Amino acid sequence: MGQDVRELLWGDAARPPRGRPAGLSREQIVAEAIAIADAEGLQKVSMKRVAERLDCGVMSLYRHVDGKEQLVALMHDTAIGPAPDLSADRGWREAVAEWARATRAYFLAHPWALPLVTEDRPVGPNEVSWLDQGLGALESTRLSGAERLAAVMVVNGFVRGGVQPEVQESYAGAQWFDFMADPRARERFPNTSALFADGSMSYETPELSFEFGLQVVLDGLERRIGDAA
Amino acid sequence: MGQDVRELLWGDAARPPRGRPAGLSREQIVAEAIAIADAEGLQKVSMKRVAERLDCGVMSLYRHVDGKEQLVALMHDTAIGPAPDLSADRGWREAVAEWARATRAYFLAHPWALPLVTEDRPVGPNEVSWLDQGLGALESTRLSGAERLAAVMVVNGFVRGGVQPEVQESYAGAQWFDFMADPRARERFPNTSALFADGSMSYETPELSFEFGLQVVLDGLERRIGDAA
DNA sequence: ACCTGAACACCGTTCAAGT
DNA sequence: ACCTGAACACCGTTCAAGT
Repeated sequence: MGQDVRELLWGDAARPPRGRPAGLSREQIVAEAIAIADAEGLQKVSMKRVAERLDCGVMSLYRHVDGKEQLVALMHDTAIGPAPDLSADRGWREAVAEWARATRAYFLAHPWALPLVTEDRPVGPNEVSWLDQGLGALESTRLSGAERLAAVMVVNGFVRGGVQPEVQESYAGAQWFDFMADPRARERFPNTSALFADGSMSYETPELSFEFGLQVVLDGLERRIGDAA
Repeated sequence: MGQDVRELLWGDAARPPRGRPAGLSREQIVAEAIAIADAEGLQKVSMKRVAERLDCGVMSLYRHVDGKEQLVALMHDTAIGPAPDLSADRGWREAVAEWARATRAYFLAHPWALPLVTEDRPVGPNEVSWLDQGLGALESTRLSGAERLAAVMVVNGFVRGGVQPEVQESYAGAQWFDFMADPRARERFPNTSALFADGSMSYETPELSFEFGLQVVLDGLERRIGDAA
């Protein structure tokens, strides 16, 4: 796998130099797969569907990608793209906030990526650039390396969790709360029931929820950073 | 789906009352599926494998579960079990911390559940009980309903993000960092490279990282709760 | 009536036959 | 040598045939 990952990272170096006019490229394959996932979801992405779109045999794809697993890894790394440059002089708090908002924007644009990032998978260069920029945003602080890493992971986890209800149809469509129709459920889950009754769970203001959570995380970091300084 | 979810929640009420000695039950099927996932991972759980284990025809399973999707939902809800009771008199901070640690313990015990919870899926009664207890842990505070919900989601997101490297083999086995072997990578990702060089990314002290992140989140909540009071 | 085997419509990938 | 169709070993689920 080590070799695979390196190839995926720095790719293209040794591409098959000769043969057909090369009607097919890895970039095309990945782009088509992303288009399918954006339109119909990740589980509709099959080698066959991608090949159909590109008017080629299924096995032709294997000339350019190792297999489905690598294709999916490439989809994510291509779709997320390189991280925004946060090195501008604006203080760690605003830099981290921008990082978090950009991450949220990615998942909103490509909801299929959300379950994907929780799986064990090879990491690509663009994803590493996000980690690197996240760490860079905390460079001006006195946090240790391990603390900076943990801090980036807290922010990352928060973003993923906060974005999930926004991209899930069953939540937006309120099927998630169907169980609350049952009076026994309302009795058994009084706290949830209260939230449901006062409209707190309607999730009509996702951005406000996101910003609330973000400020909580940033406040927590601020205190740690203050202690370290 | 509403009906399905309600049935999944309160189940068992109207079970087929007559017929064979009922050599098969939903509980058995779910238990066997969990056993397979624990031992070999979620993708090894197939209707066929479960049926083999139970010495029955594949289609016999469909008498007790709607299909694979419902089976997986039942696996999660069964494996996570009811939430611990946090109503004891110990203050919101320790209650939330306990909630977070118990959630982490679940994912460590059943790593296959981590990618699963990020998917759009019907929610079961045990999972709702965790939400309910999480909200209950914040009952003594002056946070609004929407704020409490957002707070639980911040903690939940943090736990999932923090636990992910702990349960991922490629991270524990260090393949995750293979790309750092390339000098071009070290140049391109200086912050990540520095962490790698000083050993911060070895992830040999996962519990310390978890506790650091948890305290960050709790500190952030404390400030919000103080503001609200 | 209950149960379940055969058949179907999909997967991703191996392998050997094509050019 | 490059490319790719046929074949394989799986999926989950429908449907109709069994008891």
